[in-house]
Amino acid sequence: MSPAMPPRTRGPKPHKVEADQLLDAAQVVFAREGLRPASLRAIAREAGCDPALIYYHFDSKEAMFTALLDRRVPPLVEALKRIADPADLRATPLRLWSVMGAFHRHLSHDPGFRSLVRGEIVRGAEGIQARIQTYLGGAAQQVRGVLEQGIARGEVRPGLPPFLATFFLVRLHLEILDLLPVVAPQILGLEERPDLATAERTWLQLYWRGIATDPAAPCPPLPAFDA
Amino acid sequence: MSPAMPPRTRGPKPHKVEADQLLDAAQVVFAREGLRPASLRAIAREAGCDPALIYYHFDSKEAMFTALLDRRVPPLVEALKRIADPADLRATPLRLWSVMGAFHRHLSHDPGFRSLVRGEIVRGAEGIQARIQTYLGGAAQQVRGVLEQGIARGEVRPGLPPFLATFFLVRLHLEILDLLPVVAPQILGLEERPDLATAERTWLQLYWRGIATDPAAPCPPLPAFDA
DNA sequence: TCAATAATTCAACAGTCGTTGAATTGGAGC
DNA sequence: GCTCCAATTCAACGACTGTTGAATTATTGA
Repeated sequence: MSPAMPPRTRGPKPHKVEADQLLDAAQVVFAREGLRPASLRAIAREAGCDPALIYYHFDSKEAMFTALLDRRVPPLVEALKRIADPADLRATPLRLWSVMGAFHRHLSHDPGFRSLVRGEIVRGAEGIQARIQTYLGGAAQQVRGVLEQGIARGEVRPGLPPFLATFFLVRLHLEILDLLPVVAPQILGLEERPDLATAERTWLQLYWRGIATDPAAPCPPLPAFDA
Repeated sequence: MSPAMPPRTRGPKPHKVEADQLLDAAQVVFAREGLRPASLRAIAREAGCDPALIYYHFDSKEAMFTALLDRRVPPLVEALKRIADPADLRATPLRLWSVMGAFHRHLSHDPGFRSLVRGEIVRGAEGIQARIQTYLGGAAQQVRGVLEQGIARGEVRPGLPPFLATFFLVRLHLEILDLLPVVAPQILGLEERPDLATAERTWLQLYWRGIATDPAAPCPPLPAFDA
């Protein structure tokens, strides 16, 4: 008897594994475990292939992460650019609400992914930090543009450093998306999950009162994001 | 010739390595590399001892982390309790400023440590999450108390959910401490480092305008933290 | 002076990691 | 039908991981 030949598993599969599918798997595992703890073997398992296949499509684990950024961030920056167009004459709080909508739409599909990016900003490797900073610097500039136009139009009180205002608006919004769902039921001792949309609205209303030239003027009604 | 006996290195050292020193080292390494990537060998190297010695003082790597929490968080909670005492009749913004001062004092000595804790909240192991939540839940309750007293005294506008207001105040303050120094020069394209104290003041002033019953009434002058 | 103990290190364990080179296979082009 | 190539896997490398048990020593107590 021939010694029970192992099943022939090598060679091309019926359905080719595309680089995009590997990125999908990597995103899931990165988000779940973090960048360094995530193993290529776990990513491969998630994608249903061999770890070595990853090296057919990517140079390294870090290259997967930057490819992930390349896939996610540019559409966000494009959306922000449209909002920051000075031809947009809507009231500033509405434009800021659109900014939040862009972040919500482009970054909220993958829970954990933003936290991952945030962690790499704080203590990531050199190359990764540089890539992130290039991207997010572009995004921040657009938000800052909206705020500066708001000052020029007399709607935002001057004296407030625009870079701080940018940081406040965006960072707390992302913290709402990332941390509030985790923290609310347990740390804050909340019986029912808070509605994310309510939290986002509450934040913009508070923020707008804080930066408006006339804080007594109410914040205009904020539509739903997807509109 | 006797085969060059290795130097006798075993046995007690002239200066005993205390558990506290191991915690100091662990804090440094955890903060630099994160919880899972930090290796016991790296911690031992930082402490100048053998990795095995860690097991003489602690049960495991995770036990080191919870011990770290046990050392840092309770003093913060005590300070917050004093501020939240209803007998404290100072203006609410001043009390909130004291809250920020407590966080600043008790958590800002070790850059990276807060980020570590934050990361473990989001995706840490079960036991660690529970411990963190117990501690930080206590802290959050005190802050919430100050805000609710502010509402009762007519200084804070009602209708704002206190748990959201708590989350906003504390989270953005911690983001200022953690992220702003990293992000400001690079992502926001700032020529000069922003002054942390200025950023903290700016945040409380914006926040107070956002939550005060009378937003036109100016925020009282905020003293330096250490006073 | 001797035994006990506390504090420390050594050496090794079984496991996982990122990565690589070679082997294998199905399908496309000729 | 043959050849080539793209896609895939296998098996292994060396390095590193958390952890443990035994060995060692300085100090303490009797």
